[in-house]
Amino acid sequence: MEEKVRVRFAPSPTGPLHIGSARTALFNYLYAKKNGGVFALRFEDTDKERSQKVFEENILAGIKWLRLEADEIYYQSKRENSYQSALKKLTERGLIYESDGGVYFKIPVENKKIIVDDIVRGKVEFDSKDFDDLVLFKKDGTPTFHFANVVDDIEMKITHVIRGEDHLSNTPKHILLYEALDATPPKFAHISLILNPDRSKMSKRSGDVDLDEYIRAGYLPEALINFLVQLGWSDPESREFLTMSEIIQSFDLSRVQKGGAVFDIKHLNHLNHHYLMQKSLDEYMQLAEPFIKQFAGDKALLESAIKLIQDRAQILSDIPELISYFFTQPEYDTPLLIFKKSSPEQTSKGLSVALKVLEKVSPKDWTKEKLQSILDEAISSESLLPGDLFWPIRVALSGQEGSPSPVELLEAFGKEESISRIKIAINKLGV
RNA sequence: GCCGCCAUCGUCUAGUGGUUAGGACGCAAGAUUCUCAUUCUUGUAACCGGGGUUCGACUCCCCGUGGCGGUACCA
Repeated sequence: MEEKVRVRFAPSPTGPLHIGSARTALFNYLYAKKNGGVFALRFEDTDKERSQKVFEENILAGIKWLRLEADEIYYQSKRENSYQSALKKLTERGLIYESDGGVYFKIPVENKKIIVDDIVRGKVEFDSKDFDDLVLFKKDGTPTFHFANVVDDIEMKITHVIRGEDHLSNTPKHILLYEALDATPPKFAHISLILNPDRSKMSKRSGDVDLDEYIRAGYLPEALINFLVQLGWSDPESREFLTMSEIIQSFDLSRVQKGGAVFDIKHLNHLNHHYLMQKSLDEYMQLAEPFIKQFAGDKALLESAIKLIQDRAQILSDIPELISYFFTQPEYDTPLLIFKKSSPEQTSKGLSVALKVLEKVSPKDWTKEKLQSILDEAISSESLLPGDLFWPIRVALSGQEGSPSPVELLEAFGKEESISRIKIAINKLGV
């Protein structure tokens, strides 16, 4: 009979959820869901000095934000009895000794080969002579990671241990512990690490490493999920954007990459941009809300502004900069008003012509379609080039080299504000 | 130092003895256009080195090199 798959994500709450840990959690979650198993979360909070409640909350929040719900939650700090009784068992077998207040596990002295049969790496061989005796209990009476980890995985009937490659060298010691406790070791899968651009282990030095920071910058969970899962795993159908359920369906540990993967923020941005563009205006407004509090006021204007810049923002925190000129008269240098193929005279003429025709437009005709045809007409009747008129209107309204089209801006700003900004531009040109 | 893992375009990767080595990001060019963004098209660029095995190696083996991890009373 096939036993039910049970996996766990076992962070220590000594810091905020790291992006690499988030990926480990994701791989565990995917494996569990793929196999109809259980995904457990276990806080390895045996280090009393460094473990903190806020970090537990941070990790819980991060997991939830990523939509990786845990089926069971455990705290090692509440499982003291289990470690004590496991210790008793080992003591009875004469495998334990005390030294300097600590409790040690004797590593067999004969050259014993230990094979780690890893799902992603195959059989890896170690020799017990290369290991020192293992501390099981620290002198403060708390169990070490190695011991608590193994005891818990046995009691929680964990069938697959999916964790970072940094644990591969620990695994043979753990296997010795399993054997000493008469337990069959679980299957192991050590996944490679996420790397800095210089291929060193991903760290604070070269960018953000806390999931938090990505949430605050305005990344979407679906973008992060796709990005993280494809850092080491690839879809057999080579799809670039997958839903969680598509990932679960296709996920397979045998397709995970052995080598480390560089964290490429540009790729993440690309994915995020894709998902951001797919949002409806309502959804987008809702997502943007925390990032645009300073623009609360004219709700209609805010909505038009957001609508016009939706395909430009790669992350939600790009938004304020992209829409600020909607709410305040922009600063810009006068020469920017002149299109590269135009002249000050032609530009001045273009703006005056625009001002003249726009002033005559009735409120009900103030739509981008109508405005477009009105301005097109003005250009041909005055023998102007498009760049003599559209470019300076756009700059007059936005102050930017790149922005949505002039008629979209005119529509969004409304007649009064548009005319006011065009007048300011005409004055700047000073003709 | 010792032990272990890893190695395809700049980056993420496909590839499991015979391919014009494919895709995506990035970058570049073009189309559209007043601009930027979007979209579409095209281009750019890789099998770490050396030995084997084989009729034939990116693919299998060995050595080297490089990167990374472990070697804690952190996890």
